[in-house]
Amino acid sequence: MTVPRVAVTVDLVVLTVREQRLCALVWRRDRPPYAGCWSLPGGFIQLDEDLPVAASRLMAERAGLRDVRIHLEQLATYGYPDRDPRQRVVSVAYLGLAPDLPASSRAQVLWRAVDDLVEREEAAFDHRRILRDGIERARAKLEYTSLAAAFCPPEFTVAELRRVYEIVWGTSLDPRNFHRKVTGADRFLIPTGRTTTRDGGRPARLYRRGDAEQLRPPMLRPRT
Amino acid sequence: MTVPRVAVTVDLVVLTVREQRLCALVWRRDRPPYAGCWSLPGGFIQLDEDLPVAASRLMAERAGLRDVRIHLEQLATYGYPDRDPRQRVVSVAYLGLAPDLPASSRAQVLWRAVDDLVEREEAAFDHRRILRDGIERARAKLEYTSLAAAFCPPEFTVAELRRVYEIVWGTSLDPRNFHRKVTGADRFLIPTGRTTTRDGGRPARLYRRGDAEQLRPPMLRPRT
DNA sequence: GCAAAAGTGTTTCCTTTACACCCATGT
DNA sequence: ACATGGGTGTAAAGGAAACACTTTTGC
Repeated sequence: MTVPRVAVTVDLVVLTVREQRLCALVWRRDRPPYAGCWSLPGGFIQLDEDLPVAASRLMAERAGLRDVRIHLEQLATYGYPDRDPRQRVVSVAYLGLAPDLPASSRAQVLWRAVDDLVEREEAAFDHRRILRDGIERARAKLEYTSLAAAFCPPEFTVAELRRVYEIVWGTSLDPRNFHRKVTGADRFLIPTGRTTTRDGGRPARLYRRGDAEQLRPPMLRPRT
Repeated sequence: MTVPRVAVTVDLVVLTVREQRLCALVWRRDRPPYAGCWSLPGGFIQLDEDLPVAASRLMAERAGLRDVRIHLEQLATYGYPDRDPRQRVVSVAYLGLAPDLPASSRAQVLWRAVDDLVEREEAAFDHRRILRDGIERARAKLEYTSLAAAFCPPEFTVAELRRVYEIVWGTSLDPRNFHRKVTGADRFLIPTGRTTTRDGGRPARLYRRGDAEQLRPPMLRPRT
């Protein structure tokens, strides 16, 4: 029996919060197929390369995010036969959550607000759907994990963390209840002892990420 | 640039509850590699075949579960280079939840308790890890979705549904609070009007699955 | 002093938990 | 009658939501 072989790619949904919006890293395509559309950064895996290794390599090569600790997790795999018009490609998507960093120096790679990408701009391949799945995964994970801190710089205030939740979810949260909840969660936030007044008002304590993965009790999204 | 191509398989983690235990459908290997070990049912995708279609096809061909409505969802993709000693294989795992049905007529395919598979018996390839991931996904999904009913026959009682939770989670649940919770959840259970005494005692109302996907509020696992 | 944002206390509501108790059948 | 499991009522505990209030800075 002869086994069919297909090309396997890793595509990256890299999200960040910048300028009060949830943004994704995209590639501006200047040649066919889908010239003029946006696509997710990604590329073919190498024959001796594990999938997470490929994702990290492409994060550096294609997204320009080298030597940065970014949360990376597998999202899903997309493989319907005609998703790439050139050949059969099975794509393993990874989700990355990053603080607000300058992306690649290449002009082709840029941060774009996800609302615009999903609702207004033309996507290449099935990347609109992959992006949507990544956004939904990120939104859901903020509820019961401590991943929101992955969007923050190394030191951050409770209010900055709250703004992450508000921007990713598109809701507003009570600052007082939020404060109590996150500071009460075990190993979520480690106080550094320092404070900042960069947001105005009374000085806010600075924290860094704790080693908790789960957030219990969970931070539930307000239901409409 | 020449693109490396790899073989892509779909592997199935098919779970059911039978004889008071959580069981998985496995293949008893009689030839190398890994002769004598168990492996998950699966096979190579065809060149013109979407991944969920391949999963359904293999569910019929390799698992013997034809014409049965089984919940099927993508689990994860496994692709480290030497996971198959013969060639590079990337495997997309699917998770299936089935009621207690006779599996294939082939003697090679059988239901086995997952505890034995994970803890005692030798697994082929990385199938132990894939099975573990599937079990954990199933356990987590019972909390906030209505998937537990996928383990039940078309008509079932609240107590039978509760036993599903207890067996999958390995915990015991208060029958009275469980009853209130699942009968109160919107569109989870549809009363058929019939009753049964198959479990003894007072007749229990029979229900069938409603069309709810989410379970709100969630049914939380008791914490140790 | 005043504005602004951080952080605490308190009350109300709702969910969860634990368990007493009644209900409807088979034997 | 009584054993067995199905199903309801209820009170106590704990978390969530709403919001009054105090604290500490910049200007």
